[in-house]
Amino acid sequence: MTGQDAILGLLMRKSMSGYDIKQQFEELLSYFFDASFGTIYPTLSKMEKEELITKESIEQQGKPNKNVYTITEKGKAQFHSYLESKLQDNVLRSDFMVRMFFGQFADSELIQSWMKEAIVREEAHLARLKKDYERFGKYMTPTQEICIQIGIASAESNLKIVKEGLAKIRQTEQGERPATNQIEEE
Amino acid sequence: MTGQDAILGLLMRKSMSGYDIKQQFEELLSYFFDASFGTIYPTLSKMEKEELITKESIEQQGKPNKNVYTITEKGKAQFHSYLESKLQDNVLRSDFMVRMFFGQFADSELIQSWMKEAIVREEAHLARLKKDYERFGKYMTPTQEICIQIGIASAESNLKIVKEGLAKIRQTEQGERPATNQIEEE
DNA sequence: AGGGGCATGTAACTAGTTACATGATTAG
DNA sequence: CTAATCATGTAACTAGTTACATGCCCCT
Repeated sequence: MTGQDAILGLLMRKSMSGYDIKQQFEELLSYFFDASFGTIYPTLSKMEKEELITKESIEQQGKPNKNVYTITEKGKAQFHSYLESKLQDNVLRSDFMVRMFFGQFADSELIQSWMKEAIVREEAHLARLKKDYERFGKYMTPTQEICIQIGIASAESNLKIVKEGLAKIRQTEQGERPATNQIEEE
Repeated sequence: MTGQDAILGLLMRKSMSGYDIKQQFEELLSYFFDASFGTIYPTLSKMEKEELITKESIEQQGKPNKNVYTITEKGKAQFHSYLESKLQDNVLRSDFMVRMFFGQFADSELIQSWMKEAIVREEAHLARLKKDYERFGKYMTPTQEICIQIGIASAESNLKIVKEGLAKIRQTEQGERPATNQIEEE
């Protein structure tokens, strides 16, 4: 699965511009896929040359012209051959988890700062997914519903564990430093 | 967070060869990070030039020589500067979820084949994480324990949702095709 | 005889990012 | 007057992959 497959998928749903595609990636797929303009525009040019899509320049009032791309029969065949290709494994790259793995080389304060930050981000992420599900759930296909349910459940489970972990680390810290109080009592 | 940071992290724990590093990535970090030999060996050469690590050639009986790398003070400082850098967002790329998102363009059988495959893979993944936790849990640092707990909980939650989703899709199919039974009754 | 593990490395390639460049309109 | 939104695109770069090349040992 490459950026091209995901772009073709969006163009299967409706014709749109590179700018629209970027927005859809962010709004709809950001939890499990993303691509930058630097990927989208060159990929669209390449696909147009290969006749997987066609370009139509649309004039707009008050806004710049946009190039609206439409998938061709060849493009649709290409997308179906992607759907029939072998399923690729999920790839997760988590800076947070790498840091936690090497936590023995950081002091407790630094570790806690990562955890607090991870909690803030995960909460924002979860709130967004829940809002999307509430709003658009009724328009989603059954398989899209499964996607968002996976996202929500995963975020909730991560959040719970990081929060519990943070509480435990704070406790341990207090237990290991009873001297702090004595110093302050002086 | 790049491959270099993760390699430095492993070399903080102990000196080892490129081959060892690859094994550790697979055994210990594969859920949230991976790098191939094609990344590891060039990165080690580059880091040696930059004096972040030193190389020592070790002769072995019955096995090829190995280049064992040791982190330098400069390397340790570099690793600590990574730990103090800004936390990067998690990046997930899920072919399974992309396909599910575009499920409207695939027939029910194809969708079910993805889901079955996803379940098999997730179950294998979960079994491995659980086994690792049982075996090595007592030797893990508190932050490493959080990593594996996140992995286990996430896998369990994904599994539950995909299994429920698959059951639902099978139900819907039967409801939509009562004719099948009639044909078989002939 | 063949496969798997140990061990290192390179070359060709793919994919992707970030930053820059441009420029109009609209909202605060 | 400033920032955001709309809109497209390129260039330089970074990071990474896959496949190939080599070769010995051990087990079956």
